[in-house]
Amino acid sequence: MLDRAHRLALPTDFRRITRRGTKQTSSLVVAYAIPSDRGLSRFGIVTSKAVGNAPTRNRVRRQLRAIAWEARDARSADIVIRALPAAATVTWDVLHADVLKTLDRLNTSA
RNA sequence: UGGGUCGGCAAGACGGUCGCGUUAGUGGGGUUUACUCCGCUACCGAGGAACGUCCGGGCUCCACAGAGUAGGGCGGUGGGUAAUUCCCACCCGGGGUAACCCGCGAGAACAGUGCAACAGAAAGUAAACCGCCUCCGGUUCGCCGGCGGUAAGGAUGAAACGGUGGUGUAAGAGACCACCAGCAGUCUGGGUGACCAGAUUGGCUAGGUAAACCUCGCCCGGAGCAAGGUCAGACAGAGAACGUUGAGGCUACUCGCUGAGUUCUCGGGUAGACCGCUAGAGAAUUGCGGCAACGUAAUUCCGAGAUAGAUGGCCGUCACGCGCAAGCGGACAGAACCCGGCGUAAUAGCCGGCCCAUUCA
Repeated sequence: MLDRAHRLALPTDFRRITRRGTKQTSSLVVAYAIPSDRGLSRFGIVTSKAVGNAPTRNRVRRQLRAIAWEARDARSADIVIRALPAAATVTWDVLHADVLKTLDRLNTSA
């Protein structure tokens, strides 16, 4: 789970990052990032209705937040993770490995 | 024991580890207050449907929400409730051996208009396809044609203008008679009432459909927590039209009320914080009233309130179900102002009442 310092809250931030940030896609998620000078990462999670019904979306969002918490200090950037429908169908281990790998690719390309 | 029917309960438990939100306490930072940020500790932190948003209310603003029309909703009777289209009891009709279940239950479709596929002669002020019968004409003596009468018989249909038996007749018909069914009126008795039971009179018979228009009775003002309010902050205004002889608003329209701005074009800006925000038509137990829904009194209890949106992620153990076993599985689904209903979704179980059948005593 993420504390307030590691969270994105403003709609304007989400718009800014998804439009202008660098983008990496896997079969499960899409990640956007813009470097920042805060010395830590701020995360925002997007789970649309395409992912599933409310309990399913909640579960996916909580899993993604747990993964983001592990990666919270790996880099200095504002990151938005958007879940794709396939993310609701895989196990924790698969999702965990896939998201960390996608974030790493983001890091190297940025 | 088997089958059925009605109702209730519950929505796995425990632990480890890493986290989040509200509140309270505490420490520190932003020079002080206010406010805010970061630590630490403690408590609490999704549902029976939180869902759909289909009804009914509370609450807020519009005039402490007023009149009429339009429009919409409801429809056995009595009761319950803040209120309802909900709930309870009863009545009527239908189904079931029974427990029990079902009915969108107003108008005897006696105000009017309409509708009824297919079949059938005909789907309603009746009507003659076959059949039956009198009379007239013709005849090859088999019958044929015509004017009429006839709803007893045939045939169609979900439904064809009562049923059975008789009198009657050319053949027939409630044309007439008896009994039965049904309808209408009156009276008596019971019930708060829907209605029920009985008696009597009448004319002999009236089809279905109002989840078709319609008629009758009752109910409904509008918009919704993005309601509504407070604070902070930003920018930049210009032009045109209408207006106290009434702009605009309140409602779809008329009245009525209010009383100074409104609309359009071009250009620019904000979409932040706080209140509303959870103790309420509240829950449990017991007593009393009531067949019940429910009411009432006493005692006890109450602890989500988020806002890119907390209430969790990962791992393990034990129960549970399935499988010989390794093992696999645990539904439907997540608060967003709050209640009362309805409807829908779903599954591994547990408990109880009643009915029928069977066995034993």
